Amino acid sequence: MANTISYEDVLKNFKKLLKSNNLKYTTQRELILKIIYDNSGHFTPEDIYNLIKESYPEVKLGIATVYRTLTLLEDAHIVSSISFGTQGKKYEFGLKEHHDHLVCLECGGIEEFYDESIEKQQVLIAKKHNFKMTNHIMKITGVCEACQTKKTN
Amino acid sequence: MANTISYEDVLKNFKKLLKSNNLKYTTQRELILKIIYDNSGHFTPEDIYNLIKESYPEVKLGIATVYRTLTLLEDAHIVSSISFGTQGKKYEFGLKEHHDHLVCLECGGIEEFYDESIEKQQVLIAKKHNFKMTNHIMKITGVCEACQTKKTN
DNA sequence: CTGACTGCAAAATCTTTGCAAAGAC
DNA sequence: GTCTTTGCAAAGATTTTGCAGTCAG
Repeated sequence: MANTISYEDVLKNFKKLLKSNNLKYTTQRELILKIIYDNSGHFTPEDIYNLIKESYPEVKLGIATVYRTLTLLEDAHIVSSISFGTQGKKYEFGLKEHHDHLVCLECGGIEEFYDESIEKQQVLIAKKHNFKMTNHIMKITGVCEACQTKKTN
Repeated sequence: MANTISYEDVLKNFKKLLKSNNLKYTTQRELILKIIYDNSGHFTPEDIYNLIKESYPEVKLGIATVYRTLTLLEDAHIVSSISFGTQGKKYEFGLKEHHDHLVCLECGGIEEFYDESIEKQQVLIAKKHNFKMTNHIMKITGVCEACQTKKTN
């Protein structure tokens, strides 16, 4: 699903956010945001850590900083996460069109989809239960097309 | 949501399952199943451990056995789990009508709901993506009615 | 009896925290 | 300069595993 906002704008907003909260703009924070923006996929904290180590070996970075920054970015709704039971979470860039996920049990891959009628129905359900909805996730698990093909060969 | 199967039948199936897999029928396994069946709610492994310790103090039980048994029961689709990111999973009896969850961020409570049109739509989405669906979850997070009332007081 | 099961404690994961040194403004 | 941020290593939290004794069939 395409990003609906340019990196320049994301960065501008991020800097503004930092400033207004009396936080500093650091190389580590920029790189973590950039990696997530550029690679439009779903990453574990460790993935992000490794990607940065690989692409920017000259930058000092600890895994703790990745966790701290992801929390920061998630609180600001710049990234969002999807959890996998005991096996941790994956993060993706959050400022794109809302969507849900198809998660493949074989390869761990994630596809995205958006369905208008489901979105509408969720609002109705929350209303019916007098529930003040702040978020909702839908995850369909199964086997993706590629892995089905692989198996029959 | 009501259980659609009696405990006798559940137990009978469970024993059959154990036998056919060359597994033993033990007090611990029975109690874990029973606690989940009787208390129609959503429990962490620790909840279950504590409930049994409390109700059956004479039975020896280690937390590891709870985890092992829950895995066994989940593989057999007798219980199902819902995950909470870093904070682990909760388990519920699985052999009842399919349903989804409303999760309260304030009190951690869980309400259940079932919506026909969402179920149908999920099947269509999977088909559209050539995805072989084995399971699907929908979780609406927000604030439940009780907690909203509490706040305004 | 025999092999599966259990509790215990140790290990394994994943994530968070304390702290002294480094860096942003 | 001041105050936040960082990396490191240690601590937490949750779940899994190894093992010797115990128990079901």
